[in-house]
Amino acid sequence: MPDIENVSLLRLREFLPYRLSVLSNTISTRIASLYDREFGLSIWQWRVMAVTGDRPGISATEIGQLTAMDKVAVSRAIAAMIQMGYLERKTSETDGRRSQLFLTPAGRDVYELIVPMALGAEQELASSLTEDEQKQLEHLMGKLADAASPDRPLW
Amino acid sequence: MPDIENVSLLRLREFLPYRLSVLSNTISTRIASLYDREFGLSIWQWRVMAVTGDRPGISATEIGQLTAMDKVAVSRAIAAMIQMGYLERKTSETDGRRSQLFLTPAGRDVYELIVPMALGAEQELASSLTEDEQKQLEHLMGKLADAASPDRPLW
DNA sequence: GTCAAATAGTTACATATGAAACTAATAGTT
DNA sequence: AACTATTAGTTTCATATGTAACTATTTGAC
Repeated sequence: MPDIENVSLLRLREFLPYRLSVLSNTISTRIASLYDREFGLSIWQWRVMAVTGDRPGISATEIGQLTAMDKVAVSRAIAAMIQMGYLERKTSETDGRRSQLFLTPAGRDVYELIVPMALGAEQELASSLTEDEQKQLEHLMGKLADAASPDRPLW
Repeated sequence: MPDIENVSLLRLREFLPYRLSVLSNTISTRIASLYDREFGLSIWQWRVMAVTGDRPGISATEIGQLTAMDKVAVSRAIAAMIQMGYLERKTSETDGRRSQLFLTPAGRDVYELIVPMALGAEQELASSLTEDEQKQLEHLMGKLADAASPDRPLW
């Protein structure tokens, strides 16, 4: 009794999770090379800089929540950036476990340069889409994020 | 002369490359846990299986091209899957450098199980979108992929 | 106040990953 | 045929990353 001939219905290159992953990696890698080349920052360090510039005094845990990084990655990025002279850490007066993070003047300088650069890159990317398409994308990503959210029933 | 107050224009959480990355990672991690839990396959191994099942006799280099993996990752995934008894390698008769890869019967068995599972997961994901939205997504990803393609002028 | 449990963050260890060097085979040039 | 350049794939090494264990501090129950 021969097996039914397997006609593959799965073409990896059309597989949504795969395509999303390739797309996202392409974009991330491209942008990361900017930060790295110009300022020697990794993508994680850039994320830490982005939120710390926006919220001086933020704690490591909060950075993790805002950037979707785990606490080890946050801790390492912070350590490196203190080394580089871009970040400063104080211990919270009301809670000795908590650290409060601030950009140093040098860090602030980089921040002021990097933000327009990041926005420019995003612009460049987004401008390949029409206004309408940008709104669509917004909407679709929201729906997919919901559907994939970890607190939904298992697939 | 005080600095101009910096009103941050960058909200990381609204930053497109960041959002794409988080979304893609969420989905990948979720799916990877399926393959891993059920069959002990990593995401790379699953990709190798997907294309080898579809094109028996494929070479490592071709796998790399079809899966957007670099040759080291392909080599390692293949080695592991041969170990596991899922893959078989022959040396091409016409080119001694080239290997030809085939799923073993055991590998084929897993393939037959994993493909419907993968398609199911994608279904689940895609079904959070309407038909129309799915087409939009298709279209938007294509445009973004073009815009981010590495052989375009640097940002 | 004392002690167990929770929280913030770091360190240690084991594994994953990428770049570059390497091996083996083929192709192309003379 | 001999020699160089190219290609397929593997190995090595240095770095990145995640999990779990750990330290320090605070919170809450008693």
